[in-house]
Amino acid sequence: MKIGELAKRTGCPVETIRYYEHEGLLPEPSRSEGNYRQYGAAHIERLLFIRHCRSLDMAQEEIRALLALRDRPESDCGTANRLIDEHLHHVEVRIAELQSLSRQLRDLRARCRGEGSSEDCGILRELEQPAEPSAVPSACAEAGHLHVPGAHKRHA
Amino acid sequence: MKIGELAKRTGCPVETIRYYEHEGLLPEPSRSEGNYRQYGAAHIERLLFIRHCRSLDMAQEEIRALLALRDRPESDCGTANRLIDEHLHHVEVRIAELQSLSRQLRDLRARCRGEGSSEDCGILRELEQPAEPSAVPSACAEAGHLHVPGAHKRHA
DNA sequence: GCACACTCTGTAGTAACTACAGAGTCAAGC
DNA sequence: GCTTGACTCTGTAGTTACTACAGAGTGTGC
Repeated sequence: MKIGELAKRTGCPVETIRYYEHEGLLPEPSRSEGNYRQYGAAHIERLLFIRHCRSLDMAQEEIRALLALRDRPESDCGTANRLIDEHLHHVEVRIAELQSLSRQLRDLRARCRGEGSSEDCGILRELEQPAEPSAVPSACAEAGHLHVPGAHKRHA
Repeated sequence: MKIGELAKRTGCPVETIRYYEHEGLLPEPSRSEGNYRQYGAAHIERLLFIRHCRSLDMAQEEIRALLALRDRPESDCGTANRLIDEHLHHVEVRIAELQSLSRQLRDLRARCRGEGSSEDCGILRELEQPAEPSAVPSACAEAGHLHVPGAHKRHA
């Protein structure tokens, strides 16, 4: 199987497959005479595993740990449990942060009815004030994870 | 006021101040004879404004728009309202995504009690399966925003 | 023998910073 | 006058998980 077909069968872009190989998540496959990568069934499974983890928003580091467990069938699976637990904790911390954010934004929003000039807009005035300490960044020290402030597109 | 003092007064790291200048969020200040940046009260206010926006997880692009409104006192403040509304919407979409994620993780977690070898661990087995379509990435097309999968630290 | 799809490697871009390296500036103390 | 140390300067590289090329090579159908 060439890379294009692996991509089709897993729904993972070709360039991402090469990226995973580069990062050591996927092993280097054998090569054809013309230097094309050649994949088998095991690659499909491993890639699906990785993609499923990613769909659960896990970091590479976490996925790497789970792959290591998967590679050693005799290993203790308490590790997998702890990993999932920690990840779940991060997600829940992040949810709490975003809920606080949502409250603050609604609060801010209530300060202006959208009429008149920006000169005396309650929103802009409020933003002049220093942020309250309960805001995102502080709580974020614990979340670490799952947080990017800025806008950027995913999935064209 | 030199950059170090502006940093102290606003709680914003020196390098971030220079970064904001580079990005055009803060205007280039005048320079001392020794080429040091010289700031005044207006800079403090603008920087606090920016930091408050960031603490609400707004993207630079959004902040730029709000700063533009702030710079034109005669401008209509309906724009600020729409901006906050959209941002709020992104945050709420992201909350919904993370809640779905949290459910999936708890589901996954329930598949293994953490005893025995990883060979027949329900978690690892489940992760072999392709992700269900309702997972994060698809919904994320709408959120765009506020989403990073991987682990990385913020705030040392 | 040529067009076209596919693949290869390597590099640069994304967001919002953070962390240096290596050089220059300035004030205090000896 | 000289040194020490704190501060500042510019510029570049690193972070995450990809994505998007450029420019070259490979393989197949006609």
